[in-house]
Amino acid sequence: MSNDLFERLPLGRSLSLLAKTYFGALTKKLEHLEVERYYSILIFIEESGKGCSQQYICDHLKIDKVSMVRILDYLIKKKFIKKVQNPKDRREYFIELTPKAEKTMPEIHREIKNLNDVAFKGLSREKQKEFYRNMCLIYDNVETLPAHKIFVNYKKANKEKK
Amino acid sequence: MSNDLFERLPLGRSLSLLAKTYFGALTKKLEHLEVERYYSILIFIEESGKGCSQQYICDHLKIDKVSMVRILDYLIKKKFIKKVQNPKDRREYFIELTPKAEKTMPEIHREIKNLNDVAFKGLSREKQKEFYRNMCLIYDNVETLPAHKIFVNYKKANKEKK
DNA sequence: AAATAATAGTTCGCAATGCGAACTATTCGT
DNA sequence: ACGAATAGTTCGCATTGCGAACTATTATTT
Repeated sequence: MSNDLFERLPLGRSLSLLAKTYFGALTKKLEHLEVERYYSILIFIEESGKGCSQQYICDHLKIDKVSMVRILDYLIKKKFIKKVQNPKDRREYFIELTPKAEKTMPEIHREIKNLNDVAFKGLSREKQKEFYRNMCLIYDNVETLPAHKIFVNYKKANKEKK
Repeated sequence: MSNDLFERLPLGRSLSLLAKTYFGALTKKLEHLEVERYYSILIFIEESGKGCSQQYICDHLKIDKVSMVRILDYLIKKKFIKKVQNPKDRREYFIELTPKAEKTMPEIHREIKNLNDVAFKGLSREKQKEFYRNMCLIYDNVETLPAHKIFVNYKKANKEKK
């Protein structure tokens, strides 16, 4: 990939190209698992502990709640997660990993680590940290843009005349 | 955004979160234009000169050719591009910007620059360059994974039993 | 206390994307 | 000359995002 192209495109497209390539490789590495996607959601649930509502996942991973329902339905069908109603607020459901998922998580973490080792080859541990810090910085810079409700118009439906 | 979350998720998800946020902000900034997306494709066409076939765009931006047909139909409908059959190989169509698009490109570049200035706030010009170089490095590292045909299984259709 | 707001989650419908597959037109390879 | 390969199109289906309408529950207002 020419460095040039990445700099010429809008940053979002370059990041998206990179994300897509990584995601493709990870999906390939983990295709032997029963669950073939949503690893990031499983990881998020795993690391959030027990008090993790659907809305909480949506907010942090920027996934809309309708998609979340569908994704969780899929993961429930695969018996990787379960919903537990919060007795303190019965509108909420806490999402938890099942023992079956718990048993699979190490394999997921292992393959992610393997892939990251390949991805970051040529970068020192310190440079990797810096890369993450910079992603985070850019994220915060863009997300806190004052007057832009950035998700409202993301992929908005085209309701114009044909 | 806690740096922590970015490091805990698969890299692809972190990059995707960032891309999504950036894309949302850019779309908002440019929503007054007649064309409300595909800026990266317009830029790619612009910078590729005249000899730019559909397949060429697909290869470089990793967009499948079916989607490309739909996208170009949209851009043609908006009178932003035109197709010119290659007389040397009549299977091919060269994609070119129309004068109408040419007139719009400066505005697109301006807003991208404005957004990038915000996004990279806190990073020196040299650090920005380094960030791009690292994206490129990671891309090359992941893309050249020997045995993984990474796009084949990307978002593959779920053909399992319900 | 009753009425109203707000919140968590679900369901429906539509638009956009990715991709497998089948297709046409054209060019390449032997 | 014939079969393989390539550029592009069309069809069909799965996934995602999101607006909208809905239920159930909780919080706030009056």
